[in-house]
Amino acid sequence: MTRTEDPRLIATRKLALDAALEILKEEGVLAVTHGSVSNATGISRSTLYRHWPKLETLRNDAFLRAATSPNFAPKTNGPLRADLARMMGNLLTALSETSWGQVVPQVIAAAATDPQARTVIDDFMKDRIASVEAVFTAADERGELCKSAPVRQLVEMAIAVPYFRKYIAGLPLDREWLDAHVDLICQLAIKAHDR
Amino acid sequence: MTRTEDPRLIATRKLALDAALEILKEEGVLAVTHGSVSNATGISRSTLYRHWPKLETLRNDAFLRAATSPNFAPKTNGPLRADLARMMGNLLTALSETSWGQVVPQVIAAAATDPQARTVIDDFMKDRIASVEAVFTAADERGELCKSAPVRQLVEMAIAVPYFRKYIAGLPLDREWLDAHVDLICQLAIKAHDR
DNA sequence: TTGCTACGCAACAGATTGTTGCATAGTGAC
DNA sequence: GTCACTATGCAACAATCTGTTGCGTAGCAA
Repeated sequence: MTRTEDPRLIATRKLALDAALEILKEEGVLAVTHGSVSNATGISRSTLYRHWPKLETLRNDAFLRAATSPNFAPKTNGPLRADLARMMGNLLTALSETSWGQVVPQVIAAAATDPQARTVIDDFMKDRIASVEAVFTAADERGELCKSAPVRQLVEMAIAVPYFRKYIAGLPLDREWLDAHVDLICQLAIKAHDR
Repeated sequence: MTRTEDPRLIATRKLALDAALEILKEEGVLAVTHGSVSNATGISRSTLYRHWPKLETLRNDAFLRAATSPNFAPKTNGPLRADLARMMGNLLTALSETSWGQVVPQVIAAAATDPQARTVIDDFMKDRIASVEAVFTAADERGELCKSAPVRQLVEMAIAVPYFRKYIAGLPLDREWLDAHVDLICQLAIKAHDR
């Protein structure tokens, strides 16, 4: 119960986690250890053990740092097609360029056995799903959607396929694929039930 | 260039890989080592090093063992809805029960850095996608599909969402979700373009 | 200045990794 | 059965990694 946070604590913590995230991206989870972070930062190994007595906690903190970095503002001005295209474009950018994109498979694997990692990715995805869902509800308020459009399913499809292509099927995420994808989703949202 | 394969080689190899796969499922990739496999099997560590001088090769062989186990026969008798429901049911079963389902996240993570693991999962997914695509083409030959149905996209959607829900979003794969999912895909295949 | 605390350093035991030499025992050919 | 061949187990080894501890130093807040 210290009065204020000691600036040394904060500095060390930040320095260590930045390096840990870098290692996580470059070499994978199993490369993130007290030793490797110590080498990368110059921070003493014993100090790192004092901050993160368990290796698991060090890795999870690195995960959290990655998870909170990409920030998506869901703009919902234009027609559904434009809004969705913009969001999906952002997603593709994130997957291919940001630290999160490179860390995702590591977190997925860790989540299989580590509940804390599972929580990290669950929370992140809830946010992501909510963002896309907001685009649809905004479109609905503008009267663009058909009454019985299965919004929730469409949102999941919109997000699931790019993740699937990149991480699971090893397929490319190029622009022409993206256009077709967005087209199909929009088509569904607008005309799905007029049978 | 031995005349025949020494049965001792085969036996050791099988014993080791069975154990390696078990460890892979239970404890993750990083737990698969010459030491752990030796402990689990009683095979000498030095013998394991002779078979797999690099740890990477041992792990990849374990992956391959997992990848080839679940086998899906794409039956394409009935109407599209029934065929697809059967296939997706099989997929859900595989994801929740078989060794492959438990190994998938491990392979995904490894594939990020290891090209051989990437190949393993790519090949497996190509097969899986082809199986589902066969269901659609069969339906097409029966005249069930609309002319401009985006078959390839539908196939990817059908498969992507369950993987996404299980591994990435941490959402359940229950039966009522499956029904809704299959319904939507079928609806699209049959009526997608009549605008 | 005065406590307090974070840090670096060094040393340590223990476990793990990768390698090697040698003895044993299973294998296939004759 | 005898024979050469080879896969295996065993033991020992250096090298590395992991986790812990005690002590001295230096930065921090009052």
